[in-house]
Amino acid sequence: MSSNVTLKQIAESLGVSAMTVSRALNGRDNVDEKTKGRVIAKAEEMGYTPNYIAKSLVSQKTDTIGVVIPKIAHSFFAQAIQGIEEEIFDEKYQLILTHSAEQGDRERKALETLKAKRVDGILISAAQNSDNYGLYRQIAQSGTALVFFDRYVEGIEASCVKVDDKMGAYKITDHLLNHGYQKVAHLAAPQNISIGKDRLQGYKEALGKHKLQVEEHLIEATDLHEAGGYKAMKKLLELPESKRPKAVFAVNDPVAFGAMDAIYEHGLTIPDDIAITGFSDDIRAPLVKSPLTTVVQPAYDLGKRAARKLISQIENEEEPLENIELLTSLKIRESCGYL
Amino acid sequence: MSSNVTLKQIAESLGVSAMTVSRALNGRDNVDEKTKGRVIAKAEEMGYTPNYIAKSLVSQKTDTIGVVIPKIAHSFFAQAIQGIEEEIFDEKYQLILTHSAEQGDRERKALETLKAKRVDGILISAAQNSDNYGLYRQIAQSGTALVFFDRYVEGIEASCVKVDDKMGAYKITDHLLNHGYQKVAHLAAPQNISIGKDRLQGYKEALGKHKLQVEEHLIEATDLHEAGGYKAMKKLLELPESKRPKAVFAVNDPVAFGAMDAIYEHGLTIPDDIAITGFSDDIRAPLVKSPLTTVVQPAYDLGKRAARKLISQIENEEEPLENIELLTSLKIRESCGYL
DNA sequence: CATTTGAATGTTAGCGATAACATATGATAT
DNA sequence: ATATCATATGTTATCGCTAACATTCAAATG
Repeated sequence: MSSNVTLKQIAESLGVSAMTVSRALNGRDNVDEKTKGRVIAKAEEMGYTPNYIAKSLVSQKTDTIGVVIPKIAHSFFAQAIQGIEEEIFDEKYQLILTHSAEQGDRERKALETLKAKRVDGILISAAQNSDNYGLYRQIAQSGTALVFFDRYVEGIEASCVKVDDKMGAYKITDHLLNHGYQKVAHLAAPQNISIGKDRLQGYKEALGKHKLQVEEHLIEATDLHEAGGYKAMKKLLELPESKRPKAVFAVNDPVAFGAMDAIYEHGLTIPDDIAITGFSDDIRAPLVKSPLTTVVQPAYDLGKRAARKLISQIENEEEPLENIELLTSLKIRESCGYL
Repeated sequence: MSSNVTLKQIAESLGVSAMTVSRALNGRDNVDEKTKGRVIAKAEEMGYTPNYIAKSLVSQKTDTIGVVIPKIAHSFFAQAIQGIEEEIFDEKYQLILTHSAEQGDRERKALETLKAKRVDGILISAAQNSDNYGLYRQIAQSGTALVFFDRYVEGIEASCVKVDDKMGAYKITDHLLNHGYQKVAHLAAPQNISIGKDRLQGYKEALGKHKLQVEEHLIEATDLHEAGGYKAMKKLLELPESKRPKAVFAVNDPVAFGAMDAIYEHGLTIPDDIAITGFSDDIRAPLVKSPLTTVVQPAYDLGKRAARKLISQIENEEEPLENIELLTSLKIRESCGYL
């Protein structure tokens, strides 16, 4: 490694003390204008770049936030990350991005590294099968700012920025029911993450509004990705004709896409044989064979909002904990059937 | 902020020196097994997390790499980032993600911060209108490992990992010409980034193979995104009927999608009135109205490969500079017309 | 039994920067 | 002319950790 230039080297070559150089470069008072000029010129000439590592050790601040994402290549998360990055960039923060691949142990390692790197705050969307509740709590209590984002975990003293999942699920299920479908199934995400629970709850409440019973065989468990949706839908299609749903509310768009594949493979059409809806407005939603009716989740804004909340929490001890819910809206396309 | 536990605190509460604690926790030789046990237990009990900032200051290594991406939410880059993350995770590196938004000045700021944070290496895909050649050179020479990825810049002593852009462009243009189209246009990216230049070159060589003249009015400049493609295609459509191309090779898929919109808006059909092809196999390519024939770019693998090269360069002084080209393949769908 | 040996531990210094305090110098006041 | 003060600069210690050298003490050696 070529040695980087240090304050001390600049100081020596100028015959002043390191402290003077530090003051000059940081624009402090009490430095002679002439000296300041000489220092800045010399620093430029020597190609000086301040060492943030050393700075951080003194200031106990790294101007860095850690982000833990279950799946980077998911269009929702990619957009959210971009929102986060743009928000913090203006505030002079940097982003350490980690990826849990929906796995609890990878998430744990990521969190531990972020702690070790002394990030000022952490933004996390919990992995689907996370069991790191103790760790979340420890971080929240240790003074590292922590904000949940999209998926939260109950009982942790941390803010959360998400959309109104329950209401979104309620609205889209209600929309299906308004079409007159009696048997509406739900492809449900794991119940230990908030979107799994909240969207199921919204689904149930919509059934309630229409005076329909919740039928357990119409609720099929899935993960949050295409393959899971495909498998879950397969199961529903194995039901006897009489019990088979005429409409399906999938917990998110990727799951809906997987389910669509299963439906086509079964020789059925969408929406005529089976209607389907998703959640998130994935970039592919308008493009699939039967364009997907879905709940629009403002991913980019969600990222920005979460980042802003995290920074407020870092910079202001008194910042209150709060749950921020952005509103969703329905995007009616064709997959839900025509009214 | 709650103070984090330090080595010294553990040492004091155990009545040993900080050095002994350090040795015990880092599994060095020359520590009594009993002492080691006590230290580890105590560290656990006190909730110790090593301070990587301090460690880095001593070791002159941060185990962190910086990544500079023009547009995170672009599906190609999102996949590549995921590949990068997965590759470096196993090697105990972390990723600082920055976003240039295709802007030279944001890119410059990002690079300077990464330098200041003393990342061990940088992976960059140059912004479309970057003019930071001097800075690239300075970084490459300063001893920070630097690897270009997807888009490179000539004349910098740095490795590059990309696909065989020229060959990919050649193959897909050739494919169009084999359909019998005489007038094939190209929506070309800026010539200061490699993909702009190389893909244009591949296009020209394919024309040459078919003994066709390069006609400047059939080469329309665009940026790399949907809106640019739309605008560029609009211009081509304004050409008199006799000069208008019957087929278009767009520099990448987003540009192709924009161009498709312009074509439909003009009341024409794809591929019957105008055939079109892209480059990158975006997640939307198979889904659009006339599924897009394109060049498959293995984004995830590209990310992994680039990350691996960067780490080799960080860990091995002798690692040679090289340009690594991954191979592309054609994905024939419908937008190129039927053979 | 004095001495060598080496394992276990301690001490000091330094990574690069800055906070806090100390000092020097010239200007101003009395 | 001497005291006072503000400005510019220097010195020291510290952030948390580790490399390099120093010390201790018990077991092994002759």
